[in-house]
This record gives sequence, C-alpha cells and structure tokens, in this order.
Amino acid sequence: MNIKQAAEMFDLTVDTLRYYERVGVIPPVHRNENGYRDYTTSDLNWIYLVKNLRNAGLSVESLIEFATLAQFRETQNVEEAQKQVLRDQLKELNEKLAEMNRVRDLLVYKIETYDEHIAKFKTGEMNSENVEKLWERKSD
Amino acid sequence: MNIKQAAEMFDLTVDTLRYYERVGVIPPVHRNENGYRDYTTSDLNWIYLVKNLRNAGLSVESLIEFATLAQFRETQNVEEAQKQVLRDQLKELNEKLAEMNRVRDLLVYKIETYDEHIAKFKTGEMNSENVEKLWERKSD
DNA sequence: TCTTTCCTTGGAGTTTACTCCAATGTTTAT
DNA sequence: ATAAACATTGGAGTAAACTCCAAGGAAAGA
Repeated sequence: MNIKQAAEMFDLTVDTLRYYERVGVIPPVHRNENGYRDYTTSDLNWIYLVKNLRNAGLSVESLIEFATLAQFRETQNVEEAQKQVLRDQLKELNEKLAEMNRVRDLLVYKIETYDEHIAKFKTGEMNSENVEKLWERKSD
Repeated sequence: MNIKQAAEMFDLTVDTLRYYERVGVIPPVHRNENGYRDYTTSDLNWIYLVKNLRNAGLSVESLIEFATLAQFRETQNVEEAQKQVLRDQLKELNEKLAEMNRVRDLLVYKIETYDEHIAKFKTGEMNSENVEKLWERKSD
C-alpha cells in the first residue's frame, strides 16, 4: 500500500506519516525499487497503535522511546523491555484518566453551583481590550 | 495578593499568569495605585478552575471562548450562556475520557498479546539512522 | 506523448502555549 | 541611601508536533 492510501486509512496526512517515520515513531517502511514506501499490514498496525496513543495524549517523544528502546538496550529481553514501556504508558494513561475524572467532577460542581467567581464576568470586567488576538472584533 | 504569591499558590509562573490575563483566559485583575496586580479570592478561583481545565487537556482557546463569551453576546442570559459553555466543555471532556478509556483497553490488549506488529522491532529494522534528534548517540 | 498525479528529500514555516528579556519603576531590607 | 527583590510592559524566543514547499523523478490515464 502506498503512502497516500495509508494516510487516508488513518485520516492522517502523508507529511505526518513521513514525519513519524523520520523521527522514529514508526519503524522504517520498506521501499520498492524506486524508493517509494510500501506499507505492510505490520506497518499499518503500528500506525494504528500510534494514532490511538497520540489521541489519548501520549507524547511523540514517549512513542519514540517505545519504538527505539529495543535498539539501545543491550538486553536479551527486548520483548520484556518493550512490554515494560507499554506498561509504563498504560500507567501514564491511567493517571491522566484519574486526573480527568477529577476535573470532570469539578466541572459538574461548577455548573451546578455557578458560583460567584464565575459570575464575575457579569460585571463587565472583561472586555475586548483584554483579548489579544482571538475573536478579533474590536468595537463592532 | 501579589502576582508572585498567586503564581506560587498554583505552581504557575508569573509569566504564565500574565499571559493568561493578556489573552483573556482570566479576567483583568485589579491594580493598585502603582499598577501592580492585586489578586482577589475571585481571581484565585478563576485561576484554580483554569489550571484544572488545562490539566484535563482543554485548550487555551476554548478557555478564552468561555471567558469572553459574555461580552460578545448581546444577551440578557449571560449566565445561561456561560453555563452552556461549561456544559460544552464537560461534553468535550467526557468524549476525551471515553476515547482514553478505549485506548487504555487497546493498550491492555497489546500488552497481553504482544503481537506480531510489536515484535517487528526484534528484526532490527529500527536503527539510529531513523532517529532524527532524540537520543543522539550515533555509534558511541 | 503529454498531462496529471503520484512519489522522494531536505529544509523552512506554522501553531500553540508558554517563557524569557530589556528597560524601567517600586518596595523592602540593611 | 543604596542594594536587592519585587513589579510593569512590549516584544522576542522556544519546544513540540506537525505542515508546507521546492526541485526533481516515476507512473498512470487520455
């Protein structure tokens, strides 16, 4: 499968796919005689996992760590090392989930109470002067 | 309370606090006779909420939308409009949570099965050539 | 064959969210 | 009174993660 098809498959751009390969988020993809990338099922599986982990908020850097780990550890236990990285990322993810659940509860509380500190804006202390660039509509 | 104390209270820098005010994430803070900011409890409550929502992954842009909404709607129902924005952010948050839960399940599955596409790295297809900048250790 | 559409690379540009700096003024400590 | 430690602003710089571009080669359709 060529790069365009692979990109479409995961709703990524070809640039992103090349970028991921360049920085080491996904392993080097095999090329045909003209140097064109030819994505295998294995490659597509990688991309699928990477896309999911990125969506979940994991950094490109930690995905690179996962992807390159095997090369830089002089260990017999590459598989175990890699599984450990996945476990680390799972732990990260679980922590993020816990934090987000906490914030959701806070938000629910704020909506229910709509308390004084939210009502501050009613006093007109907020104005367009205060807004640097977004919603550029000064005095219309 | 001065800006340094406020920053310390939430483990933010004074620059970040000024930045938030400048772009409209928090309302303008009252100044004393010399133009120094003096944070009220209301301001601190704002900062607390903002910090939490940022931690949960909401963008600065959407926080600005929340903060400035009241000014740009010629509505009597400012409170209702603001509550609606909070509800929208809650919805966003819930969607993110659902997605992250899904990814967590995927990760658990990958760890359990450690399947073929992860094992690809064992073949040595990954090398330092592939790693652009991180872990800069080309043949040491 | 020619035009369109793909592919390659290296490198430059963009966006988001800060983060730092210079120049300058104020408050606090010695 | 003078130094240290605060404060202010406008604007420049930075890191992460793309995103775009130029120059050129390859493949597929009319």
